[in-house]
Formats: sequence, C-alpha cells, structure tokens
Amino acid sequence: MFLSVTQPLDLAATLFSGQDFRWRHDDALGSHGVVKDHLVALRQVPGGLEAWSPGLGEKALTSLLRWHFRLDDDLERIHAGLSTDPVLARAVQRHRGLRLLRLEPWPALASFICSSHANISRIAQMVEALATALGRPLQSNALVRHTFPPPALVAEAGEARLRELGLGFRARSLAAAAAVVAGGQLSLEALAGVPLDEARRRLITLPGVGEKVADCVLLLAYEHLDAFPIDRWVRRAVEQWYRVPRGWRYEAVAAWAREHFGPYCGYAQLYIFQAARLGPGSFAKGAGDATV
DNA sequence: CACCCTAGGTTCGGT
DNA sequence: ACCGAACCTAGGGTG
Repeated sequence: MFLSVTQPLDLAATLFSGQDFRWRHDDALGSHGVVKDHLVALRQVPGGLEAWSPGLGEKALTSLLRWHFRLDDDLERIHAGLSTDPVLARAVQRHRGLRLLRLEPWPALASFICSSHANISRIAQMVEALATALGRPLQSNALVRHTFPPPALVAEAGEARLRELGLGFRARSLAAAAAVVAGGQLSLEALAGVPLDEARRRLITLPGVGEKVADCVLLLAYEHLDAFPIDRWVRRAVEQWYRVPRGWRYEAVAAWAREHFGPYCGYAQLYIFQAARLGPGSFAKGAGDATV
C-alpha cells in the first residue's frame, strides 16, 4: 500500500540512526524490519512510503507506521523551535527528515542494555541473534524475521545462552534485568506516565542500566521528549560546539541541555548525535577529509 | 597474518 | 561522592 507522508521523512537516515536495531536493508525488498511483532517492508517513494506487511490491513498498517515514525509530531514546528540555536539549525537543515522513532519498552530496554561499549552494527547483530534464537518466526515467502523475545524467555535463556549468542559481558546484565521484569519486581507498563526523574530512578535499579541507557528508553519508549541521552558522541559534541566544560557530570550536562534546548531536547540530541557521527566537522575517523 | 585498538556504558573497587 | 579500570567480541587499522 501507499502511505502519504507530508511530514519531513528521510527513511534510510531514520531507520539506521541507532534508535531501532531491527531494520535491515535489502536491494530487492527495500528495508524490512519488525515492529510490534509485525514484519514490515518499506520503500521511500515520492510523497510518502510504499509499505507492506503480511496479515495487516491498510488501516492497521497505517496506524502502526504513524506510531513507529511519530508522524503526529509536527516536525516542522519542532525544527523551527530548535533552529533558534545556530549550531542546531545547521544540523537540522542537514539532517532534515531524520525522525525520532517510537519503540516498545521491553525491546528498547533490552537493545540498549546490549548497546554498552558497542557500535551500531554490533548492537544490531546482538539484537538479531536474540530474536533469531528466542523469538517467534515471522515468515513471508523467502523472508524470515523474528519477533523480539519477551522478558520471560530471555530470563529463561540465562546468561550462558546469551553469551553463546554473542552478547559478551552484557549477557549477565540482560539475563538479570529480564528476570526482574519477568518476575514483576519492576513493571514496564506501570512506568508509563511516570515523571522523568522517578521513571529514571526505577529503570536504573536494573542491572546493566545506567543513566544513558535509561534516558534512551525514556526518550524512545516512554514519550519523554525532554530526556537527553548523553553518549560519548553527544558529550564530545556539546563540549566542542557549545563549550560545555569537560568533566561535567552526566546530570549536569543533561540539565544544561534541557535549559538550553527546551522541552524537545530529545530531538535536539538526535540531530546532535547524527551530526557528530556524520559530519561535517564530524569526530568520526576519516570523515573530515571526505566531507569538508 | 598476527597484533592492537576501539566501539552509543556499567559496575566495582579504591580514594 | 569522585575517578579509574575491567569487561566480551567483532571489525577495521597497522606492522
């Protein structure tokens, strides 16, 4: 089916920007991924998206995509608000169409526990291994993808099995966090609507979840657009571009960001992250000579 | 081809 | 409270 999209949308940039790790590119099929246990294939075409999902009607697929791509966010207005800052204005202009994604809490939490000390392709590899080994197959013709396994199954798999799947030292944390969630000691459902600080405190009680991972989950899965996850890219960027002092604690930088960028600082983080990785002026190895 | 280093962080042990 | 190091492993860079 064709889905008309009038909002700015750069599909490839959005899908592979390290928010969701379930999307893969395929020359023949376009991009395919798994959203809320549905296999979805997408291709960007003039005026919108060509979308396809086995077993989903047009109405259901439309609402699934509006949900995932946050098509109800008025991106133009958010851009305008952020563009009062000249540094951000340039990043927004360059990466126009890069959108925040909306994710389910558990897959997001598990993915970002895996993100520790790994790059995007490595994270995607771990997440895919989890799904392939423990998830339910979703098949259509030659294409097979898998649902993301629920907490109980990940807990049941245990540390040793997760290590076999290539998670390394993250296996212990993920198995333990899954057990806490599966056992009901921490309800991810009950976190919805909880204020940022309190939700953050609760998430951080989970093994493998620190400030950065908690903020990623809150931003992407709990509608906290004022969360500002700070990884090494973002920290380096704000230190260099905004003269934020080196050595500021995480929470000090986050407070500065909320003050400086306002209630949509989560979107600001997205563009800063992308600009830091992809330049110009990127800190990425070798990016400087290619793009400047 | 062997070796070194880093990658979207968290945790643990020592001041 | 505040640093510093270790932690698995894949992948790219260097000798």
